[in-house]
Amino acid sequence: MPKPATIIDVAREAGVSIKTVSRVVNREAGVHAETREQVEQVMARLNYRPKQSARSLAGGRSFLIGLLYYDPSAAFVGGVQQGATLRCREAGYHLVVESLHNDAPDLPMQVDRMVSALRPDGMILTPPLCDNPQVLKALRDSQTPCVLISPAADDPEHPSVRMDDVHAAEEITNLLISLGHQRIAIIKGAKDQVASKRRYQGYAAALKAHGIPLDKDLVVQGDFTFPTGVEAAYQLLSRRQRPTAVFASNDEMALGVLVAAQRLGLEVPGDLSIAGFDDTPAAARVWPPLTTVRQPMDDMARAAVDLLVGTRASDGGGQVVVTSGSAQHKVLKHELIVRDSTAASVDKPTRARKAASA
Amino acid sequence: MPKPATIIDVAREAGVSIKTVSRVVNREAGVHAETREQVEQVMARLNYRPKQSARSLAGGRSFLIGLLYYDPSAAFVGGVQQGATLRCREAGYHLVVESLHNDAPDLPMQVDRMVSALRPDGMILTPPLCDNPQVLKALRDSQTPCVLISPAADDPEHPSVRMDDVHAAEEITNLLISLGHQRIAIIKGAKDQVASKRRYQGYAAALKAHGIPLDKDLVVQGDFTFPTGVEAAYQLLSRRQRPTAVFASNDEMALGVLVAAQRLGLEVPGDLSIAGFDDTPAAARVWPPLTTVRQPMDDMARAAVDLLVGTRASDGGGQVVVTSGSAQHKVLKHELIVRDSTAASVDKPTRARKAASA
DNA sequence: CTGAAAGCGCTTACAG
DNA sequence: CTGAAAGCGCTTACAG
Repeated sequence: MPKPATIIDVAREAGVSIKTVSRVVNREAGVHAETREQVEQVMARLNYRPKQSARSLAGGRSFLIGLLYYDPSAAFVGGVQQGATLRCREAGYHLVVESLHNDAPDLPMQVDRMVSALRPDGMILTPPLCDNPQVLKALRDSQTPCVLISPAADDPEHPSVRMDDVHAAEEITNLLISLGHQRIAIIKGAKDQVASKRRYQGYAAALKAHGIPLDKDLVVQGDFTFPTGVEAAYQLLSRRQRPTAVFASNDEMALGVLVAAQRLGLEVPGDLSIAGFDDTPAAARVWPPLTTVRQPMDDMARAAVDLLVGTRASDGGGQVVVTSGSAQHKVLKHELIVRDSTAASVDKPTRARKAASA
Repeated sequence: MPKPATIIDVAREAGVSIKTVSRVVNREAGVHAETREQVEQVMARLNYRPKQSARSLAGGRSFLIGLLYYDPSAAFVGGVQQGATLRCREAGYHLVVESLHNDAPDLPMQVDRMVSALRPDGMILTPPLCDNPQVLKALRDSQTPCVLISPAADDPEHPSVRMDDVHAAEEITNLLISLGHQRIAIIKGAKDQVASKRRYQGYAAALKAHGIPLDKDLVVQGDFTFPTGVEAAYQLLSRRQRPTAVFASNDEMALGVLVAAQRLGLEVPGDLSIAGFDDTPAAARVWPPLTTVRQPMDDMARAAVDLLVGTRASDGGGQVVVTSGSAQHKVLKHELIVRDSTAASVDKPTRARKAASA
């Protein structure tokens, strides 16, 4: 097992200085085409791979991007990570992940340790960490560039990438209305998350646009978890004037509604239409599969990496760029996924059941 | 923004040589208690953080552990990553993740690029990558230590961590038998994965131990995906002699069985008991929630990190260590999760429905 | 277009 | 128990 080739070996073999090899490696302009080719051949022959730690120490760049997340089971983390890791590879970077407790007492220190040790070239923050002042401060102190994914508000200091929650919620409510529903309930998300507010806004806007009065009895508070979805559904479905459709602010809660409806002997979508938000894997694996909104998490993550490494994205994704303060804010397109949990409203729902066939 | 303190700053302030500071940082023995304390105080005051790239370049250790995975949505990847990232932090390491296509033509090169650039101190491989000869070869060529999570077979060369699939499948089948079921079907997992074979073995062993003949009509091939679960269920449930229970080799397929049963108008668990394997998040979010087996993915990942960084695990987890060849093989305990998708067998299932109450 | 020198911030042998 | 020297493998200014 010979030792891996170094830049010196390549330079010697190619008959040039190490500086020239360095220029070829970094694709810098100003190298004779012949020289470049010559060097590249030697690099290939020697199987030369520049060593990150040396590049990092000398050049001040680590070629590392950090991804900070809180709840690993959160639906969007997987998508974000997938998009980020693939884009990093394309750009010659690597993704370092760190699972953090949003309310750990030593959160700032944990962030500082990672940043000071690794000196990543950039950080990607997911909710709720991207809205945590302590985390943001620790990152600012270390002067690490970061991009926020779906932050509560557009921060003038940090670039961000998000989708349009208001619009998406409006679309999904419009869908329900177009199916003839008038009594459409909503289960709101966690109070402290802005996504909850935005989705409620979209719901309210859609009702208003169609002249449907907003009935407070049809608005129930949840917190984005499955159990609150179940509980909220029991509340809603026990009213004398039952809603004919429920828009849950995320899939987790929508699954809870589905379970509650089934336990109460209601047929979905015959007796009740259900819509969610997120398009989690489970949403397509229940019966009936859920109508929901797909957040383009992977595209958002790719855009975040691009913002960090300064690559020009291949666009074409219909991105809207909002500028607030000095930082860039990208808004990516979502997608309405219409499946079988929503159907036309029936005024007097029959309790009859039809055994569906394959 | 002053530049971060270096080892030289600390040495100067503390009135010692940088070598002594280095010794304190690395917790090496042979430093006067007073000297150590003195240095530690200065480090704290200057907020000193050793720079990884410098340590790595000089010392030949990167303090990086790589995690290679294929399908990001696979239930176990999340658990593995969570356990690995937490244990890494405790040990002063960081986790670099890489999503790879198991059948990408340039797989070996992708692995080589990562390893040559980062020189991670170790790699954790998850199925099916841990059984991919090309990946293993690339890693061997680079002399990177690696630990396999749930590999197909105990490799004499690489240490591994896994659970006892045979035993777990046997337990879950025993549970079904103890509930009075005699016609218990199994949906097998993907043909090329050893977990499929092992779970089938456990199923067969349990039947045999109870003198129940193995009925070939009750054995259906699946491939661990949701659609094959649905399809297999339709096959099984359309037989004139329907099974009263189905053991799906993973939750994904069990969810498929549940959907199929519901579409056929069967009540679960009244008409049919269903058991899965994995304890995915969705398993607890459907109605009825699935009886399944929890794989201790996070513990397995922690054990893998320990194997790599040479830390002594706090044991107590009832680990069994098997030695084959020169490498260590750990077998961790699983857990049977009994929920509502399984119930006592009823000979003549009634088609009557009772609307369950809260 | 190309190169010689210095230096990034640590750790590894060696000494004492 | 402690330290002075060399060196890890690159990149950054500077020259030419």
